[in-house]
Amino acid sequence: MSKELADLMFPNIDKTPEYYEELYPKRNLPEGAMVTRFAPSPTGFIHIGSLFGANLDRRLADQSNGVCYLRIEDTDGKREIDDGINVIINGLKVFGIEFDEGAVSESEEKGSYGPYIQSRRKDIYQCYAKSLVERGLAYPCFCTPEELDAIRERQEKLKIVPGYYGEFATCRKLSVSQMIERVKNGEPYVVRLKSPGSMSKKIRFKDAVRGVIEFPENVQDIVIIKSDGLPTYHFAHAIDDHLMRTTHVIRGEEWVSSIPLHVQLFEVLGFEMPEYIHTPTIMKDDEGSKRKISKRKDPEAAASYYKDNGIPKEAVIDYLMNILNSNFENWRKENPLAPLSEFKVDPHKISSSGALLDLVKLADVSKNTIATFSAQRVYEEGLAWAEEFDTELAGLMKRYPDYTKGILNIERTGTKVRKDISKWADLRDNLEYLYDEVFFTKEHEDEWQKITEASEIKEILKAYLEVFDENDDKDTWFAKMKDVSEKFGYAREVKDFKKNPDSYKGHVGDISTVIRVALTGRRNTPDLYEILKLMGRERAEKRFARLED
RNA sequence: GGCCCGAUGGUCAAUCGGUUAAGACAUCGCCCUUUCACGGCGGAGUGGGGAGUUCGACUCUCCCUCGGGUCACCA
Repeated sequence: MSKELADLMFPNIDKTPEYYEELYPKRNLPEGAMVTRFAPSPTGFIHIGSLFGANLDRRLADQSNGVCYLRIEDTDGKREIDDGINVIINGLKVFGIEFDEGAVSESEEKGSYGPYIQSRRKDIYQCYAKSLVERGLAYPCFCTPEELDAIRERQEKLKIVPGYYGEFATCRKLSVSQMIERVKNGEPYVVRLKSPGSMSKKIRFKDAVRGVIEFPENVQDIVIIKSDGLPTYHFAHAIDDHLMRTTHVIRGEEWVSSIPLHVQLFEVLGFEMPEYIHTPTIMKDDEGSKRKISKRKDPEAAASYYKDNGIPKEAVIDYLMNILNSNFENWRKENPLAPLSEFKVDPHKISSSGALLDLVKLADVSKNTIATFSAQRVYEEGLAWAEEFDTELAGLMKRYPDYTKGILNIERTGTKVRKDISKWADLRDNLEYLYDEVFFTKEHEDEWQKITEASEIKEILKAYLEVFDENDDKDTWFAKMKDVSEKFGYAREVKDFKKNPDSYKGHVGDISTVIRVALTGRRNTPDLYEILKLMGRERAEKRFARLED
């Protein structure tokens, strides 16, 4: 009887589960190798939490000489967007994450455990569903959405657990011949699992992050195949992760509540369960309270936000690693230049409560990351960012490549590296005043400090120009600056001034500030000697001249 | 509401029954310094509440409280 029903429901399915078991044999990998997967829905953008998970997938596979593949979970046509697969692949590539197997574009894939796009695996899911129906472990359900709503309402009124189970599972109670008849009549249906669970029994489950968790068994006759013939997440998860021979399922903690169901599915299907690593949700501080970071409200929920703001991918990943394993931070401090692969991720060290995304901390991580880059690299990556988000700046950088790199190289070498760039967007403020095109067109208020008298400023500049030689070494340069200071009644040394503040008008710093502001229009700049040298005498004269009326 | 998870400074967190309760970011002060940044030193700031267990509890147990997740033909 059941066989007849199964054939009727799935007339085109001629394969058996055994066929697929043989088609996708156990992977031949070294002991301990982890097979992980990133399994997103192509809904249009990459969430920071997805990036967090994908990074973990990649790291774990790498450090165990395993495999990390990409599976596309497109079983819900309603939420899908065009080109969703490419958005995912390219979005992750930006952060340096690529896959060994799986979808590589909308039309191609690689690897021998495919198809890796769920909508193309319909026959596989149906084959297993058919087998379940045959064995009396699944059945067609003809309830309409309205009927289901009515059941739920009744349950809510009775204050009992909602869902399709027990006495509420009306179609479960249909006789096989009744089912056959209704299928024959062409009534639409879904396929439900005939749950063998009992509410009074408990299951124990081990998660790498949370340890052992106890749940009551699943009793819900959940839908495994929807009316469009595609599987639900739960069914696809069991079948795909089994057939693709996943060893470690890494997914967000929102899935832990469906563990009883998944345990049951694996059992009914006769599959061995993989290990699970349920990762914490990344949270957002919302006026003092914690909430899940939301793609609607929070721009920083999108992974692309970080790239668009000019935060290097290494910094984003490093920050995520900090959240992942808190010992990463110390490791990174000791190994600022080491590749990520040298850090061993420990799944047990993952925190089980969701961390607040801290953009300020990210900026600090990023600042340190950029401090390890050469001027050439800062130039290249900064330019690449500017080409997309600040074309005026990009134009300037390209017009004066050597000048720009020279500036970027100031205080970039040696042990005390300048850390004033935390994102490429900072480059605008760091560079623009050094280009004459901007300097002479943009209004800027000269923030003179101690010396504000125009005539004195002019005198100082004039005197300075008389002794300035762009070929001087730093000591000579500074000595000359001190000479000028002395000439105008300012102490050569700050210390002298501090000792006897009444004997001087000020100190050498006041003089250098005049030169700095006259030259750049601002008080905070990198080392003045280096800047002056790069700018050269001609440019300095031109800039000083603007103060003449 | 049921089920599950969690709770250490503003944030990320270490400790795994005995500690002056690490460290990082942020913040404040000082020092270094021709400005800024860097760097150095220091300060302030933490175990949600209540019962137990124990010679001893941040650590173990229970209750409360609070936070989070989940209860779809979405993943």
